Amino acid sequence: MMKTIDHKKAAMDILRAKALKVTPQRIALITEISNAGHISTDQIYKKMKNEFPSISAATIYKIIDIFLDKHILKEIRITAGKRRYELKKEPHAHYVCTICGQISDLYLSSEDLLRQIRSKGYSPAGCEIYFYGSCPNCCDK
Amino acid sequence: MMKTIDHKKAAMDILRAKALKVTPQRIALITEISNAGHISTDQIYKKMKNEFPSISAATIYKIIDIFLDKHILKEIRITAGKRRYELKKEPHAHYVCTICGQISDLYLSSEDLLRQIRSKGYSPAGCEIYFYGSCPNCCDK
DNA sequence: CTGACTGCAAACGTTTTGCACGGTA
DNA sequence: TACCGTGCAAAACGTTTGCAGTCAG
Repeated sequence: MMKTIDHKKAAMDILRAKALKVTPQRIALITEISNAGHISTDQIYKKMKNEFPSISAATIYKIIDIFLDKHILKEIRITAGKRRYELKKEPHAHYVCTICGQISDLYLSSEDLLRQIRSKGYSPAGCEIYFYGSCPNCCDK
Repeated sequence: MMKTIDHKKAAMDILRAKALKVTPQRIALITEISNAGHISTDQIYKKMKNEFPSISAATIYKIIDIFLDKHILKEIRITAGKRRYELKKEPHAHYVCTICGQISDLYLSSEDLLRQIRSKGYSPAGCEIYFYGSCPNCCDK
């Protein structure tokens, strides 16, 4: 119980910090993404349907757009078809298991890469790194 | 003129090497992607409309699917909305200029990254790296 | 000659838009 | 109360599919 309240409070804090209106739908969206990690729009829709049977997909897209603008969410592009989102946190790479489909966060140092690219005259503001392969779990089997 | 013939011949060689049927549409698609570098499906469609006014978008999607299967093309996911493709070549990173939109190929050594990720128990088969920022051209202005 | 490729049209899934209503600040 | 957020419906995209005619091998 306490946990649920904590999550709700955390979501409200995120919204207030960005001067956004606090609505149940927005709290729920943050909560779902926070729980699921890397979640696609239709997964979000299905999950939120449980709590808000009358919710519209349009609402979800609108909230996502606002959250992307305000840098609350980050879009991850592991597959061409489906967009996925995660709460913005420390920069990290993603490992996509091509067997079970699970996505893991990898905290790697990209200092070496940045050094290489700066020496070529580029000054990147952002970086996205995706790895593909079988994860330790799937390798064991 | 000689150049055009060379391009055409190169495209035919690619198709024959993969035991695919050689059609004018496929040759043109390879040529366009080869010329444009990183091109989106609708750009391909518009360009090919010039040469083949009656071409169907479905044909382009079908050819792209086959080429992806045969590893002639590589899909690049720099934006969520539009899919882009490039001819497959040496592994490399992409730099996307957030000002002019130009995409550059960067040949970097990712040995250091791979070492880090292997030490965590992962064995990636593939890797995609995207950088975002202003390119040297746009910085100068 | 035969199977594969193309073009067409329709279907499909996802995302966007406009409007009226309802809720937050 | 005033404005912003939501839900609904329709439209706009991008992509996929099935079919019939055509072409490359």
